[in-house]
Amino acid sequence: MYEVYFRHLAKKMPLTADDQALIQRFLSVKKIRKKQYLLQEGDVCKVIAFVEKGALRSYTVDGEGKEHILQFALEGWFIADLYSFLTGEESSYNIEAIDDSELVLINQSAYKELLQRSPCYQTYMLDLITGAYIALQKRLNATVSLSPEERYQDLIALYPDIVQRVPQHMIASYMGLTPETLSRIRRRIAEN
Amino acid sequence: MYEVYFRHLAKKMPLTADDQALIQRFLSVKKIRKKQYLLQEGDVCKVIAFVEKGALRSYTVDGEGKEHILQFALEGWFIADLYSFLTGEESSYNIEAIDDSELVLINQSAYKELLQRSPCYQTYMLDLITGAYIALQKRLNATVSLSPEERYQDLIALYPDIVQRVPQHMIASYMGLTPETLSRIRRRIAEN
DNA sequence: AAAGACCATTGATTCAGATCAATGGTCTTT
DNA sequence: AAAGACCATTGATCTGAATCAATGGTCTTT
Repeated sequence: MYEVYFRHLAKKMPLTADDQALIQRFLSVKKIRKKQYLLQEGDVCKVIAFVEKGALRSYTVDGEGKEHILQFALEGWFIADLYSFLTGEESSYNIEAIDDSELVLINQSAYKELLQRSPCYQTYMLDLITGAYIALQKRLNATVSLSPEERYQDLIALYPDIVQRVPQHMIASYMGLTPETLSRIRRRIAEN
Repeated sequence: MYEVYFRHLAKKMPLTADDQALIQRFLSVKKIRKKQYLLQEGDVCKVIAFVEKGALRSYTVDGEGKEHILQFALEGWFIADLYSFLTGEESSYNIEAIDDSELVLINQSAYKELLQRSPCYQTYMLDLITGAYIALQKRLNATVSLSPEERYQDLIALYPDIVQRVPQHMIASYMGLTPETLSRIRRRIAEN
């Protein structure tokens, strides 16, 4: 159940069997089916989810009822509303399974305690969140300095599996475009 | 020299005099004048800078030679190209002082060693980067789900000092707008 | 104090992407 | 297998922001 998770963790740092045993006691596993919610707007985000298998997305709904996808999470990624998770405030995000998925979860109290108890886990989280922060900065930078064409090509190059496994209108939303516009961009790319 | 820095750090967690003494040995101080660079595109980012006083910005230059501001850092904030800092690769960002500024710096080797040696510092960094990540997510979300008007109003509400102290065309760039468009938005807001 | 550089504002025009609308295709459900 | 829902694509039109251009104001530099 925890294979992908600990492989991921071990890739970032040396991990003793003791470390692993300690950490594992604070985790739990959850299966979630396509279109089910892990978090709904208005609820408090109770867990950080690591994706063992499957795919999820987080999104918000704006004033006009339109969805805006903020993040995809495939195998080896994590997803949560960290703000809500850490403060206990209501979330304004939704997190939903795109496919049937298997998750490794950690809840708020376990997270706080595990950070205290396991230097190893703390190092891992610092690493993980730093990586997520850097990725987000890159994305923001791409958004302002590249054309939609270029951004789509980058997306294909960087995350080919996302483009394979996620419906096109979701990718459009993720990129801040309408489905029509993304369709036309794809045609333009194909023509050249 | 380190007042703001340690006040900031102590706000996030209990900090003993020993902790502080240890941490301080790994830091250094630098003054930088308006329009000077802390980092230039093509160089490796050698330090994480905490702003004691003054203001800095980071930006990229796109294919057409246009600048895109990614971040402002005022007193109490940090700024760096973390990707370049951590990997040692060349940066594609520029970091420049908007005003004469005083910085608290930590370099790569000091950062890595201090993380090993001071659990306190590690906790602080996890906290700091998590906060930065959450802020960036919020910004990304605002970008896709709010109108430029709303985003500008939010900016005024959230960071009034930025709007006071940073020239308007930089705020426009930060928001992904041209100076002309921001000027018109301000007029529309003033008219209502 | 004068000259030059930079900046915010305003107006006119252009353009990229959104919106509106229709169609055929695929996936789901019964 | 048929019906309905959902999706990608294409076309026509609209709209908000970019671009181009000009002006007066302020800050720098000498």
